[in-house]
Amino acid sequence: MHQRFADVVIPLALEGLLTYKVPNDWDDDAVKPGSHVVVSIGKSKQYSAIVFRVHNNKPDVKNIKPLEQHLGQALSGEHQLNFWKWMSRYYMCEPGEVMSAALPSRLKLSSETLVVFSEKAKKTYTTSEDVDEQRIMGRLCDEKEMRLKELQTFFPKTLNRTLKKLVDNDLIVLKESIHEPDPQFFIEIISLNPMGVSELNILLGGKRAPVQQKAMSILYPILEAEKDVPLHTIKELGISRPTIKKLVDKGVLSVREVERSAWTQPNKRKPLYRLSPAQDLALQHIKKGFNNQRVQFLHGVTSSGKTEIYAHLMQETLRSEKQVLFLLPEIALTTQLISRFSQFFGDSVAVYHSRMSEKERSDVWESVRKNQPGARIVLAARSGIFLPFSALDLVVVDEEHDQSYKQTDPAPRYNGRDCAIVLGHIHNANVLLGSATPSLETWFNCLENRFDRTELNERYRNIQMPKIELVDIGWERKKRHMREDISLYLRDAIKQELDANKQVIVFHNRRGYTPFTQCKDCGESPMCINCDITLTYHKHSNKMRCHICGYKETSPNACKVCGSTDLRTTGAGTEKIVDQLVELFPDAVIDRLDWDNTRKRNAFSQVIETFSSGETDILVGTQMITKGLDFKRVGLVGIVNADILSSMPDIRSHERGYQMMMQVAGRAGRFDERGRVIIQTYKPKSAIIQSVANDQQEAFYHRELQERKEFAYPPYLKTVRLCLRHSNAKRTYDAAYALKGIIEREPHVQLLGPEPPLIARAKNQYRLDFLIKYRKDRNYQTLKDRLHILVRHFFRRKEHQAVRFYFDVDP
DNA sequence: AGCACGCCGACT
DNA sequence: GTCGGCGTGCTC
Repeated sequence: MHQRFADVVIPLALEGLLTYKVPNDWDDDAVKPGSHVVVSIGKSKQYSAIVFRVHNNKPDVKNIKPLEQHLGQALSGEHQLNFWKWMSRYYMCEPGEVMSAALPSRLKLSSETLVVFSEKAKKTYTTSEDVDEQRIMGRLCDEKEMRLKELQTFFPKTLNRTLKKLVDNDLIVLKESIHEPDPQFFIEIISLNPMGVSELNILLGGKRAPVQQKAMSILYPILEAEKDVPLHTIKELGISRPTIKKLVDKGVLSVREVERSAWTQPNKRKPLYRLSPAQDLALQHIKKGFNNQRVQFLHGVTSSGKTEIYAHLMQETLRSEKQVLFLLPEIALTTQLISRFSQFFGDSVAVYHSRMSEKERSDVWESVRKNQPGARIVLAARSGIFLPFSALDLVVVDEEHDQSYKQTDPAPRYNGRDCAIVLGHIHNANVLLGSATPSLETWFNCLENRFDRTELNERYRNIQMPKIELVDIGWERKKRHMREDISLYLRDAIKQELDANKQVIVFHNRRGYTPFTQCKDCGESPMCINCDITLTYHKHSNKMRCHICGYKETSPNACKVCGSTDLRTTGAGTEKIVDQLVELFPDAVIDRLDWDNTRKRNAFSQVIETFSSGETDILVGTQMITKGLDFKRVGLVGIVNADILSSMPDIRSHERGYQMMMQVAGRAGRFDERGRVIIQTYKPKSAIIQSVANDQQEAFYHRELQERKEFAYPPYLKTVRLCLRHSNAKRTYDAAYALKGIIEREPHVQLLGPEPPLIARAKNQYRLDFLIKYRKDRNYQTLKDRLHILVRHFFRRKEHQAVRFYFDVDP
């Protein structure tokens, strides 16, 4: 028998694949494409790897290492591997980068180096005069073995030297250890201990434990009805683990562990709502389109009941014991939507997103791979496209226009919506996109007859669309009717709502206190030392902070350049809007929702919960508040400054501004009566504001498409961004211009740039970008392949190889 | 991502 | 003279 070799991918940004020997004593069919193995790389590090190909061709490298361990299967098979291959090719990144993004880190294990006493040291070691050596050996003596990482934090400077000496003297041994993934998956089941209400009251001790009491008021009816409830569903209700643990300790609740596959809930699911005639018509239309194997787009205004249509489609998939992938923008994965689907589909619903714990994520991964009943419907953020589906039948991308489907920073720089469509094709599954304000791409694809569009423009219970009013900031300012950022008109409207016991949402798309501090005398602004942007003042910490690299400095009292103490702040963040509202409405309860105050795990759902419970009167927020939240008592939505939404120098800024305004407006007046939306703007006559105010969606898309066509931008063309970065400005520039000459000679490409991006330096790296435009045709991928090879080749040159580069496809 | 190798500045 | 800073290159 010939020696067999395996091409594997490792979760590192290496170029291409690495080849290892398959040990001869392994079973013939143990290693196949998709196998999960352990390999060593470099001096001694071990990583988990996925086999792409098994073959007999000895590669042309000096020493070929053997595969070290076989861990079984981690992927669902050929489909998934094909998807990875497509992704790294289409998005012009390395397969290792795809693997790195795809696998939950529990499966992406890498070894850690352990330091242990050697046999010799056990017998003969006596203390030495070297202080560091003494301390290391002392620690080892207590703890038997230690992680190298841990030691590094104690002796950051001298560790390497000392360890080397100890190894040379045979006093310690370094060994690599790798944690294998748990084969068993358990879930914790919570149930109520039998007791009366009076007993319960005693245990919860009057006023002493409000959090526990609140938790029990939510849990009691559920547990009484269902008897056994898995812990993860309780957590999704916003009750924390420590609270549960306290209640278990007090004897109110009890926990037991059950193997996940053995767990089925007594079926207590609500039947689906009856669809309205309009909804039913839409559903039939979509199903007909699915039969023709076409991508469907459901265009439904806010509150038109898209969710019910999704639910009906999901139910059919569930009946045939197949899987649904339901994608959402990350931030919309809140309790509201999860509990809505859980009502209908009970424990068939699983959730998958980046804020979950590692254990939960690998649990869902395994369940999906085995097509277990507990994860037939997966509600996921964009990373859900990487799950190992084995029987995928339906893919839904809700809010398909949302920006956050695009990953920009670490590679793979993919668009979750576009990947979902490809994934659907690979699995031969049905694909449905949904939105009230589609992306231009999707609109265009419908126009070009690539997707089928189903319209749903009847709002649930026939609620009227909100009344949209415009306030001309420039005019109001002249008349002295602006109180800082709030016009008298908006102020009065808010007052009216509050008097009627209604809630108000104030939308402002900038976080922080003020985005801009400027010296009135010389015009200087405090800048980040690593990036080319101004620092932002954060009131809570009294610090100036960089939004890119996180650099902080204490807020200055005087200008660093001219010494003037007349520092002025321009523009307003959400914090400042809150302050202004507090002054205007001292009796109102005002809360804020943005990235800065929701970094912590539960903060987001807490803000939402207090608002939907009615405790909050005014909620000030950034675009976070637009993400699919249903608030029943919102009578008014105010947009502080509509112009900053669409004035960024970016071809998508109009589209985004429009979508955002429409989404924000959709939050108003959902249940009882017609809501109001007040938009403050400097340009009330502008086309985009007019489209929103007069509800002229088609006109907006039509005009925007015209513009894209005229300036040769997507969706009429395909674009690829090529980014260069280096710590030295001249080297970046030289490389860019040398490369320009080369790419320009390529056929069928149109090259723009190099140009410094909006932020020309970040994290102390200078940046230059190219934009490459391609005609949309069958050759597109081939031309991209050529470009990739060309650029790779270019950066192998000595004089340019230090410059880093990456591609961003469909930026 | 690590980790080794190698070339320059600040100390004994 | 040496130590140790980090910039650069390689991993089958």
